[in-house]
Amino acid sequence: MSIRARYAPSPTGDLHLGSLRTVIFDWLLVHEEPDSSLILRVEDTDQSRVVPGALERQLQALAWMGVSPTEGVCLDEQGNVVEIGSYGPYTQSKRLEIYKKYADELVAAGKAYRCFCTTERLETMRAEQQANHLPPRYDRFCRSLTAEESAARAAAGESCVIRHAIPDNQEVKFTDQVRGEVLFQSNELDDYVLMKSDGYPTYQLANVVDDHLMEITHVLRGEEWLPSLPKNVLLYEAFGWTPPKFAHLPVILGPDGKHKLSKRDGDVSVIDYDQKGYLPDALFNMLAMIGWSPGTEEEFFTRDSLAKRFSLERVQKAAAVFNFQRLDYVNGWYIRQMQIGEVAERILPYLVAANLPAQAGNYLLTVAAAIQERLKHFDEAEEVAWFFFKRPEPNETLRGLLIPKKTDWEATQKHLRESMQVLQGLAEDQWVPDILDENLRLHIAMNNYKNLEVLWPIRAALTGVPASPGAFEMLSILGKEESLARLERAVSL
RNA sequence: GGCGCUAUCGUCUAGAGGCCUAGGACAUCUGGUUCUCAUCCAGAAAAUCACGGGUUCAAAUCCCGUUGGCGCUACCA
Repeated sequence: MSIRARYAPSPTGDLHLGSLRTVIFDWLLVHEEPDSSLILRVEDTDQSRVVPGALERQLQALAWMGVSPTEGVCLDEQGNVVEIGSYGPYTQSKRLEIYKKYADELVAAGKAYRCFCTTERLETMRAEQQANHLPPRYDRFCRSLTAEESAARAAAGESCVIRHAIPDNQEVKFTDQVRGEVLFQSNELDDYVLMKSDGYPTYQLANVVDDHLMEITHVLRGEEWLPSLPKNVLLYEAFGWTPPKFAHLPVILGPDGKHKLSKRDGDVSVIDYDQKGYLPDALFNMLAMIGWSPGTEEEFFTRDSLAKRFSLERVQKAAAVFNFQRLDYVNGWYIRQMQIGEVAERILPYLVAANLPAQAGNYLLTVAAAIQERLKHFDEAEEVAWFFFKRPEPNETLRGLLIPKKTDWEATQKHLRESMQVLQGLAEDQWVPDILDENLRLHIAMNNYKNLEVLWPIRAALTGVPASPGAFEMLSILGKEESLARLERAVSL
């Protein structure tokens, strides 16, 4: 079965984690299905909220994640926004005549009507309803206007909207792909607006018209849209169209589990995750496993195997809290699976941005190997690797750090001096972890020392931090000359 | 307030009437490896399956109710 799924963002801001999850589910749904498309349609019917550049940024974020649309509004190879496909235009502001045509059709058929009520009247009406503890709804004042009067007032240029004439006493039953059968009463529904007075359609109209005209088969959206499902279904009915399959996905909650994931919970903009050095595959895996699970005890999957297993029936119904700690764990796992060369490539920009004298080459490769298993995301590179490029500051803090527990500065100095003598005796080609290990351990064993009292000061003198790769590894990476220079600086504090 | 959705360890989840004295993962704690951190390995703690009723020989799983949570309630999407 060929599937036409669509992602329909408004260009009002950056791509959000929650929206990305929806696109990922769309992608998963479509990916293994032959002749299927992931269509991107721009819903810019509220011109006042359009943010210049937001659309490009959203498309870039999708490209970064590897879930770019295959039809509709896309980025070409030069990064320009273009429209691809034969169902266009795919931008709603370019489809205004289409919506007008269908809205007029509905008015002519008596399934929608012009409403001339002013904003002021609407406001006072709502205020009264609320004062009487009634649900705030349009009182259908204009629904009883005759066709002649309605047409005459419109022709005279009076400002109006078009409202959907919701039928009375009708049960609206619909089967949602994740929630099963849902039931609504038409009497609970408002005669909501289809066409605004500025000539733009509302989401409700544009969405239904476009999904139908673009032959969309599956609509995946957040569960916050569930209340508008009966309006949509009734509109499809009014047009005499068959609705697509709908799947209302559980919302993603912030860490407190009290509200939708939002800015105050940390970064929610997808491009922030790129900048912080998260891997697309890691975020993809993380997001795919929120609100859905493959039902096995495996944790990590390739996108293809995820797509093979994916089905809407297994989508969770309840909202889920986004676990940032787990994201770090997942990302760390993906980093550990990478080739050293890729890790080096990824950390370099962060080191350079921190003004460290880092450049591509063998040395960077060695550094990458040393820190790979310590990274959760790449923007930690400076924090865990600066001492490979810069000597620690010779100050009181460093001196304090050099001294292992239960010992003093004199003893530490003595150990450092003895170790330096051992190290001096090694030729540069012996300056590899195994040989360094062998010689220093021999030195420790012969003198009946403890590993800690000898090795800790070396590691600390070399790095200046409490946590780092081990002494032998640091010695071999820094090399004989630099290592001894750092040890000398430390011992003479 | 009204309407809708929802409910298994702190979190993400497995679970489609007996395999469940509820499994896995993250986080937490302990131990091992060890010069620190991280990795890796082993283990612990953690859910009276929201609560109350049914149905059934048998219920986390089916039904009803209650409660909590979330969402929506615009000429926004």
